Amino acid sequence: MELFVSQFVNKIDKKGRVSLPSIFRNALPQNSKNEIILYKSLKHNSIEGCSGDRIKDIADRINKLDFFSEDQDDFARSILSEIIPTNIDKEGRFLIPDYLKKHSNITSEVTFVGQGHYFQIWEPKAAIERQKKSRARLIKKKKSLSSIIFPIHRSNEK
Amino acid sequence: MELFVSQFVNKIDKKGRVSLPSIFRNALPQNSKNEIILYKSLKHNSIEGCSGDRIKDIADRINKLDFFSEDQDDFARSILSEIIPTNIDKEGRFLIPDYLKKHSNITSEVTFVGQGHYFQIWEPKAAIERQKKSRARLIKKKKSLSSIIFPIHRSNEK
DNA sequence: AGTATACCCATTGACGCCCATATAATCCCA
DNA sequence: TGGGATTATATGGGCGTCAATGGGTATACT
Repeated sequence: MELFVSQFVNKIDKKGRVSLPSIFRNALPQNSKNEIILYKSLKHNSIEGCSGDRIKDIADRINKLDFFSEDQDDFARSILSEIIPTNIDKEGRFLIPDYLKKHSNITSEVTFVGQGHYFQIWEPKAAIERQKKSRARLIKKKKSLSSIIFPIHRSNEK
Repeated sequence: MELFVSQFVNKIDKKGRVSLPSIFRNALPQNSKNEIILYKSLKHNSIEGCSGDRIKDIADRINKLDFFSEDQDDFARSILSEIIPTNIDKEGRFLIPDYLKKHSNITSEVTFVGQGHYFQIWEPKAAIERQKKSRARLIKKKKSLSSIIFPIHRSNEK
């Protein structure tokens, strides 16, 4: 399975359409390249998006939580009830619902941010701010990071 | 798996293309010889590059982090969103994105530096500077280093 | 009817593919 | 082992295709 990686800035046209970046379209599963799922980020004023398949995975995980737990209810409510399946047209464009635009202060342009199994949609300036902070934090944590990034290469060598 | 070794200076043509050195191309995994991943170095004003396979390993590890954690988001953002999958044409050339050129002050020529599992791309003068510093530091640390690089020679001696 | 959305077509610029050439490396045979 | 022949690599440029974007019109829903 392909991942969503890299970043792209695209324009929103008069009709409110925006192109999903080509390589993000290619990262969608074969069977459902004309649909993405949008929802509010739980962490930021941004939108997150993914394939329908991923939502099924998440739903499965929620089901495995204790049925009577608060968490189960919270997750089900905040994630599954607020997702928006969205069609992609033949040119690879889709519409961002108004309330999601407001939530993320999006007006005429958006930045798509690849996050692996999902992606985010940001107002471009906010994306840059967030990026700077993440990178600073990353450099600060470099040591702990390297254990995540480079743990087994030595043993992989032939 | 082959390693990226040695050093090469290549030109950037009018279209912005530059040849990946032949032996670096050969070091790419069989299945994905027509793609490399580029990203900013965390340490220098240089670009780093590697195979797609290497990134998949890293992505897997990031995705194993707690789904809702800050770290997961930071790592995903800082790494997955900052990498650029780049196609290599049939002649072995690829394009360096503008923002990566700026980051590394690259204009008309680049120096490829093999670093084992990955390689770096430098502005040629900066590469020479860096080389001098590395060498100086290496000589200073020679003793501790040699215990890492040549750990069993002593026991092999007659 | 009026609004919203999907489909069709057009435009532009960037990129990939193809072909060509020069220089460097390698081979091969005497 | 020398030296010409062959191949590979780095580089240059033409051209078709595709991605991003714009806009007209049909269709649907209320």
